[in-house]
Amino acid sequence: MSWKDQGRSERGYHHGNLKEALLQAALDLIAKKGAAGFTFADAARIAGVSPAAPYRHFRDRDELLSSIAQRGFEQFESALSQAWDDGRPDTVTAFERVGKAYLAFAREQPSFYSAMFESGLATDVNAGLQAAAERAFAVIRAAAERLAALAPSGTPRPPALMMALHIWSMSHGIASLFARGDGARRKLPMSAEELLEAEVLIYLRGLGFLTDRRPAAQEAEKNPAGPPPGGPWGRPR
Amino acid sequence: MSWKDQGRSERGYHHGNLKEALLQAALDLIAKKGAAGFTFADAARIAGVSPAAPYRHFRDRDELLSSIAQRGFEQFESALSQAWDDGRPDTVTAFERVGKAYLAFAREQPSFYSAMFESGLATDVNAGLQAAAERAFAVIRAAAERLAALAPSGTPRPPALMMALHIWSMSHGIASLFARGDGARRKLPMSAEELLEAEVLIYLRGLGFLTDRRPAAQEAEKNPAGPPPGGPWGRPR
DNA sequence: TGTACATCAGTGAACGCGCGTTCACTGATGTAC
DNA sequence: TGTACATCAGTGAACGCGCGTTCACTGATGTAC
Repeated sequence: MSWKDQGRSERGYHHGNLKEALLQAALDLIAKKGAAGFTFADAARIAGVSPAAPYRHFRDRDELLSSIAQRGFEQFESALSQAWDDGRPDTVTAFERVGKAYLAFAREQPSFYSAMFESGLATDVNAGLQAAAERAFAVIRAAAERLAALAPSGTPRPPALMMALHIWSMSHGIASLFARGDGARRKLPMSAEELLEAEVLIYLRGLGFLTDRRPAAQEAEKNPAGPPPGGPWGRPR
Repeated sequence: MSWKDQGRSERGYHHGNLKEALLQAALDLIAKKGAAGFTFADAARIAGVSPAAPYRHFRDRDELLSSIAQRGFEQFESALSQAWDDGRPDTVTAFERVGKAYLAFAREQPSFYSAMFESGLATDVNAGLQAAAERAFAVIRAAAERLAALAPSGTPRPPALMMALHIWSMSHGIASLFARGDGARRKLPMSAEELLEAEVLIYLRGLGFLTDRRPAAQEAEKNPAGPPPGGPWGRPR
């Protein structure tokens, strides 16, 4: 670095990785001020470039925001399918893991979560964004299909799409009410994760997949795991 | 009206009801542009007063916004308790009505709902706001208490607070994903109301309050209502 | 019933600010020959 | 290997805009006597 670099520290005329830097800056800003509070000019400032530079990479502020939402859905999809792990070791256990992964994502990536669900972006504007959102939901849906297939004989098989929508809304409800990174939410007698786990277990029992205090579905898959102590809500911490 | 009133139509120097007019204007703006998009100046413009006038009634933009949120919670509380109707004619029926009222509020008062749940207001800043929110939640909680008391003998009684949180998160999840006024959401194979109703019924059955295809809790209250046709999700439209 | 005066709820002009966006430009990089 | 040139990714100054907020002010209203 020579004396010429005074204003522009640590880099030359070209940034080299501005697009990524802007996305990262926007994430930081969203974390700090919310999806509505982030500005194009601020992102440029943080990235250390002039306010005109971002226009080389994004048509406008909205395009940057929907890029973030799309990446968010991609990472979300990845986190959920990793948690699902194709239903191993058994469907119910894997399903519970997906729920935890959902909350973990909302908590650990609040900026992505905001951009995805609270930024007011019209999903149908951007085909890539919509497709990414669809793929993420498809993970939940696929898991629900596998669960639905476990319905005890004699019981009507519930529609997997409905189950997927139920699970999604439970997760989203708990995430947005109780598991946000910003913390300034209601205090709970239990963690958001425990709350969701209990809710899902009660729901699954309501579908007949878990007989009283014993995971019937797991048995159907020959899994020797014992019953949870005290039912879904009685779990000692 | 004389020739002097040209600029200021239909009213004299004093507005007479500016505070209410500003609140209404803000609601319209939030409906149109979202909670983040509404501006103090715009509200003044719609109310037909100068941009300085609102400061006679609200310290700043945030105070107006939290006034709206507070009123929203008050109306919400009122709608929910009216739906609950002290558990008449029986607890489960009344409980279902509360769920419908929740969605109806989110759908019919999207501006209030935004201000209440999506504006990023710190609830603990304003004591009145926090208290109003608390009173609204108390309705759900009271209903959950009554439900919990119906637990079949021999079954462990579930904690009412947990049930209330579950019901709230189901309702909020469905409301914010599927039942928003802005419409630009995912298409569903059923209405948000049906989706929530099915979810709650499955959940209650999971708690043992509804025996298979028959509302046990209602029977415990000597209600002669028959079983819903086809289980919670099989309902013909 | 009338008058003086305090109080209240508006006005309108002005401010400083930061935003999004545009423009002609320029330094750096890559490539054809 | 060197040179000419096209392309790319940035600069920095400027614009018009609308915002939140302040200020001295003024018209209307209410009240004491």
